[in-house]
Amino acid sequence: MKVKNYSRKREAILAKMRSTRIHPTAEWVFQELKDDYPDLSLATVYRNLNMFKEEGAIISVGTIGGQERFDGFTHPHAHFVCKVCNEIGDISFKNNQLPTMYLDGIENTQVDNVDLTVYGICSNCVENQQQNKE
Amino acid sequence: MKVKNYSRKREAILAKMRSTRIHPTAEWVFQELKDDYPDLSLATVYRNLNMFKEEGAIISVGTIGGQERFDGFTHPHAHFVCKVCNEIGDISFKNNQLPTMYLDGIENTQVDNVDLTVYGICSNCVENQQQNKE
DNA sequence: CTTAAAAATAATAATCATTATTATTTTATG
DNA sequence: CATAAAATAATAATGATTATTATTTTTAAG
Repeated sequence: MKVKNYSRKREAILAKMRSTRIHPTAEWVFQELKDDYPDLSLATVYRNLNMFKEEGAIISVGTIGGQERFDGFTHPHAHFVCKVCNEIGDISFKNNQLPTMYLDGIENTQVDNVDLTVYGICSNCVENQQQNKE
Repeated sequence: MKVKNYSRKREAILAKMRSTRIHPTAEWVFQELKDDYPDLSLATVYRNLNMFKEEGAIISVGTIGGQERFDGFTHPHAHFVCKVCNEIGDISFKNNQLPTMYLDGIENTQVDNVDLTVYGICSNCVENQQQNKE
């Protein structure tokens, strides 16, 4: 049976994912690491991110603007995607209650993870737009 | 200023989206309509689906397996994505309460729409797997 | 019913994120 | 060291989506 081997680059990719809260793309991780690992390949970043995703070590925030966004912060939380600045922010659940609490009809399912994403305009961009109007 | 013109094909695309609950891909809509509209172009389906999405006439369920899935049913509800059969099911909110009720930190934002998706194994596939074990 | 301008489309090419391929390198282990 | 399995680099291939452009359709006015 297949046994996983150690890899310095894999460790670096996971460490980079854990070091940020910006919900990176694979390309961003690649750019961040290529100074320290000049022979790093973008395919390696993709392959490892997909492995981590399967293991649950990271999660996917979905495809925004054609690129998949990942998240190394695995404590349950929601996301806000701003259509103006395209940034992704973290939102927390009131009382730390998972949103599955509020759903009907998932009784006989097996739940792996829950994605709750709010789309709109973040508070920063709302503020900027109001100032531009005045 | 740009004024929108009538188009028979656009109407057919929206009607098709409203007629199903399977959360189609653009390709599926195209295949469904090409008997009635033999000169329909896939690009037209994409263009109109994106227009409808911007207007809020349909919503996007996100990219599953590399393809964007759309939903013509706009009453607020959540989704269940099964990793075994890849089908998307509808879930309803308890008490018809939007999940934004349970979020901290969206006070000064402008919310366009909320996407709540549960990933896992649907009840059908859970049942099948248990039967195969026995 | 024309006619003209704007909008929409068909057909196809281009884009670009992601995945597959394959030869090479690294790791684990005796 | 030697061997086999795993991981990677480099690059090609894939495939969903978007852009382009010539043509057709729609709208509104004369």
